Parts: sequence; structure tokens; C-alpha cells
Amino acid sequence: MVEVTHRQTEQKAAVRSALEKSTDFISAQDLHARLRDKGSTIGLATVYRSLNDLSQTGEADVLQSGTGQLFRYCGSGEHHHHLVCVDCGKTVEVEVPVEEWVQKVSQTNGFTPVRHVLDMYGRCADCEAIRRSTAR
Amino acid sequence: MVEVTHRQTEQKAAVRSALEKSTDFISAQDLHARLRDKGSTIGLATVYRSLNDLSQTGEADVLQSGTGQLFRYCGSGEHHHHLVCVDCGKTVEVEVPVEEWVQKVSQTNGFTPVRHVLDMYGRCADCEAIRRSTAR
DNA sequence: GCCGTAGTGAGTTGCGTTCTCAATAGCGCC
DNA sequence: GGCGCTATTGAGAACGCAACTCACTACGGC
Ligand SMILES: [Mn+2]
Ligand SMILES: [Mn+2]
Ligand SMILES: [Zn+2]
Ligand SMILES: [Zn+2]
Repeated sequence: MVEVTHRQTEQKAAVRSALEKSTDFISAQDLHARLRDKGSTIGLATVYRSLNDLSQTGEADVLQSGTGQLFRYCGSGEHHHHLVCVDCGKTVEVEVPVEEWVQKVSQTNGFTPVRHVLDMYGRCADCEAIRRSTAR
Repeated sequence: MVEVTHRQTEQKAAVRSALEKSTDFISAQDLHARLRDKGSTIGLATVYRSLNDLSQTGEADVLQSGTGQLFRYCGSGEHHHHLVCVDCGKTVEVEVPVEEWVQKVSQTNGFTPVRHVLDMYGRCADCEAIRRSTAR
């Protein structure tokens, strides 16, 4: 059996490109709408498929929001974590020693680490200012 | 206007009790099934309502799994985090200085902290042993 | 015991995501 | 360039979790 060939398609490229252009986390549906608005006829299923592929290869970050999963392009395949503004979605990649602690805590409890989830949410300076100026 | 009275019902007690008896994280549906199996006629909606109430008061922990939210009873209202076995669901409450990290990176980036998510997954010693003995 | 109303539960709805499958289009090969 | 195989696509259906609806129930203050 030979190699399984992964074909290069316009759709996959379009999803990657659109994701790169989005600075904040975005949902599959919003990305789909954005693509359609720009004339693409791409299907929603394909957007989901492409985003899932990108997240599996580490090209995209995923986080679970209350309404579903959000995606974000992430060139560096390095594992890292995010600080996300709950109001505007502005996102900063941050460095924290989680991995060390995962290792430590796992060892203490006889676990073999598999994965971990760490996402930090807050309000960015701008949104916090807006919030303060508005009555509550 | 007087106080809003929260009435004490069999159903709420049953949910709390069933949740206490479950050592691992459990879904609302599984908890509902468990209750029905034991003769209860409680409705699924009530299970969801009760679990949401418990999580809001801090009596229950919630975590987002791939298939939905999982609940776990948690006497201590203290904020903490979990190390969960991906195979059997065994859960350990662990202490990690996440709060410090949140403070630090928020300050660095001009964010006002709101909340954070930290869940660690691995395989407990038992499940790891089983995995090793089985052919991959 | 009576009453007002919070709570319940069967069924329905909503919504994000995945699945189905016939049609399309990469791409290795000639 | 053309052929053939099959990975990929997209419209729509299906799925699963969670919330909602609303008539009915039962808690608890009196
Ligand atoms: Mn990232
Ligand atoms: Mn806990
Ligand atoms: Zn913001
Ligand atoms: Zn285990």
C-alpha cells in the first residue's frame, strides 16, 4: 500500500488564508460566512473539516467557548497558551510553566500525562476602560 | 419584596446524593440514567437544572469534555483544578499556582483577570498498566 | 388544610457539529 | 494533453447536548 495522498485544494487554502487573516479566535460558522461574503462557494462542512485538520497538525489553536469551539491560526507549532479578552476576543500568547507542573503533579499521583487545557480569560485595557465608563 | 424562597425537593436531593456517590466526573445524561435505573422518575431537565445550580454555588465542578460537560461533586468551595484519567475517569484534585500566573500575565498584558480553565488529563497507574499489557 | 408559586417533567426546540452520498476535481501516469 | 482512480467537496439530513415550554405538582408559609 502506497502513501495516502493529501490533495491540495482551493478550499483548504482558502480556509487557511482566512484563518491567518483573523487576528482573534473565530468560529467555524463565522469563518464560513466570511468566506461566502467574499464570493466563495465553500461549504460549511469543508470549513469544519479543514479547521479540524489544521488543529490536528497544530497549525491552528482551538478553544472551547460557551457557544462552541473557536479557532485561531498559529504558525508556531509550539505548544503554548492564551490570554483572551472576553469582550473583544483580543488574544495574547503567553508563557507559563504549566508543563512542569503537569509533569510534577502527574508523577505525584502516578499518572502518565496525556494532555492539558489552560486558557486564561480577562478584559483587555480597552474593554476594561469602556466597561468602567459605562454605567456598570 | 421578600426573599425568594428556594424550595427543598426530593429531586434536588437525589441529584446531589447521586453526584456525591459518583467518584468520577459524570455527564448529566449518565446521572439521569443512573437515577432512573434506581427507580426514580426524575426528568432530564431537572437533572440539568440541579447540576447547573450546584455548579453555580460551587458545590459541583464542571469540565468541558469533547462530548459535553461533566460534573463532579466537590464539597470544598475552594477553587482548584483536576487531574483526570482519560480511560477510567479517576480524578485527583491538585494544587497548581495558576492564579499567580494569571495575575502575572494579565498585568504584563494590561488585562483584568476574569476566569481561567486548567484541566490536566493523563492515565492513572492502573489504566497505564492495562494499556501496556494489551497489545498497544 | 389552603394558597401562591417555585419546581417538575415530557416533549419540543435550538444550535453546533458531524455524517451521507452523489458530484467534482486533484494528481500520478501514460 | 488526456485518462482513471479516488480524495475531496457541498447541500442537506442527521446527531447529540442543553435549554426551553407549559400544564401540572407539591413545597412551605400562613
Ligand atoms: Mn496560539
Ligand atoms: Mn473538585
Ligand atoms: Zn478587549
Ligand atoms: Zn484510569
